[in-house]
Amino acid sequence: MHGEIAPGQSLTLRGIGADFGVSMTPAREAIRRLSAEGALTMSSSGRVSTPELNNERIEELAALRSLLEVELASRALPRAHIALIDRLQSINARVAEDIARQDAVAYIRRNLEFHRTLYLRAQAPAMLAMAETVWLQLGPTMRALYGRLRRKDPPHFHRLIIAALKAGDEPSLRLAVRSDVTQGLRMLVG
Amino acid sequence: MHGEIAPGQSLTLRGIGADFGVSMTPAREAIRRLSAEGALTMSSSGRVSTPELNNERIEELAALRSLLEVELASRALPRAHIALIDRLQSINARVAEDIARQDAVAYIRRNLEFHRTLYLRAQAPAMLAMAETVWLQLGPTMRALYGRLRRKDPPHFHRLIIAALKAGDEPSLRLAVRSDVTQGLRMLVG
DNA sequence: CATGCACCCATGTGATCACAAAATTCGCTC
DNA sequence: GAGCGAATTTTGTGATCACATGGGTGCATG
Repeated sequence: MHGEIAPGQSLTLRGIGADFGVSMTPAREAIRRLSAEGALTMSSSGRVSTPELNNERIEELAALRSLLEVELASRALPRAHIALIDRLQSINARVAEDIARQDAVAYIRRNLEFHRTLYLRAQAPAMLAMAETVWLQLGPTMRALYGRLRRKDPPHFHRLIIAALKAGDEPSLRLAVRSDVTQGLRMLVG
Repeated sequence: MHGEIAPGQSLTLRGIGADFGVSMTPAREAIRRLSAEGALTMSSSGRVSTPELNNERIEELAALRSLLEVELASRALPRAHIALIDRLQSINARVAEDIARQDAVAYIRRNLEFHRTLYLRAQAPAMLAMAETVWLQLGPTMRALYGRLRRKDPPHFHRLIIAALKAGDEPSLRLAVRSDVTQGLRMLVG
């Protein structure tokens, strides 16, 4: 999910088991679970690797993020009190630090933490789980994107999200979330 | 997914293995996968059972169905030619038969086949997979619903969906799908 | 030097086992 | 007869093994 593994990297049961000091069995179960969520692809022979997404698939997953996360943000809005907004702002500050440090993995993790913190307030666990499944599928690809894109600016749309939350402005919030979610992936496709 | 198992039914690895004539290992992997998709719940001790959904969860899953399936139908619309509509109509006729026979499992299966046939045209595999995940989570509960509800009428909203497809009318299609998806679950909650 | 083939090693699958923990059942006591 | 505790059975977990298969490497041949 955090882009620590590059797209197309192949994984073996015995290798994962050795990495974590366990036998094949727990590694198998973990891989089975991740495959079920679409985070790993299994070849016909049962070999697993992180997916290499084509542009169509990336656009589809971006559309899914947009659908799910706009709804989650919308549901979180009425419950978003000042304490939550403060936390979002502090997370956002750390996002800026990660960008300054050019640490792609930390940036992705913190960015997702920003989103998850907001969506937790939606009180919609199934919906949040689906959003996280999409994140999982995009993880390796996002790393490839943000590793390439060497930007310095702190995330613009995060500020818009926070502003819309403060104002209690649902249409603006929906637009800001959609923009934030789509923006990064749009340039990966382009 | 088809409601063959009642909500809250507990399953054991050895039992499933025996049912399918295999050892625990394949049963374990299947259960792990289904748990990852939310189709089964695991207790802290690792025991698995089909979920018993409360009203909040049902409403959330209905909202997810609405979000995903409206989008899928909308994407399928431009590609929906007459051959597809014919197939939908013939599936719909068999849905009516299943209702007449009071066969809940067959009805659920056929109803989902109707939806899947339409959504396949959307060419959005990740989105369809998420919709099917929601179906999986609702399976046992849907059975409990349709087993209770002893209705005789063929599905009204399916006709509206077909009519909207024929007319190429996207707003009507979106409304019809949302209604069809929400209708059944609304009375389960109520 | 390229290409095809054969061999070998790596890898996933299903089965079985030992073990620990939890649930159920049985019996005892009040 | 009801409640509680101990014993037994059930059940999930992790490990290990045999086996089949697919991939990769290296060698031989044109």
